[in-house]
Amino acid sequence: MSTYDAIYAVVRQIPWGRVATYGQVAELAHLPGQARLVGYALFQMQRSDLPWHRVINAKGEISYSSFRQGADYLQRSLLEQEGIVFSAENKVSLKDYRWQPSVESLVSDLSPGGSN
DNA sequence: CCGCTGACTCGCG
DNA sequence: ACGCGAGCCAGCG
Repeated sequence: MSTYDAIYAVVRQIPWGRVATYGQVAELAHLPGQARLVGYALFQMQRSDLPWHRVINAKGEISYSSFRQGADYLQRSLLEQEGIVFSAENKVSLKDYRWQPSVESLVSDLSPGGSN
C-alpha cells in the first residue's frame, strides 16, 4: 500500500453529493498536514474510477492543474450534477457540503461528534 | 542519491 | 478580505 494508494482509498469513499478538502483527505489517509500530497496524488492518477472532482481546496474553491487548464469547467460541472451549488464567487459552501465521514469508515481513532 | 516540482494550507501584514 | 512566504512529502531525471 503506497502512500498514494491510501489517498485514493479515501477519495473513493467520498459519497455522492459531498466534497472533501485536500487537508481532510490527507488526515483520513493518515497523512496529517500533507494536503499537498493529496493534490499531487490526484495530479498523477489517471484512473476514472476515482471521484477526484469531489476534492477541493480549503477555501471551497476548485483547484485546477496547469496541464488540465482546459478542464476547469469539468470539475464544477460534475459537482453541479451532484446537486452542489456554487456561489457567485465560484465557491461551494464547505459548511454544507463537506463530507463528514462516519466512524465506521475510519480505521482508527477519531474524535466522534464532528463539531461543525 | 540530490534537487526540482507540484490539484495545498496556514499565518501574518 | 487578499496577497505573499514557508513547510510538507513522494515521484522522477
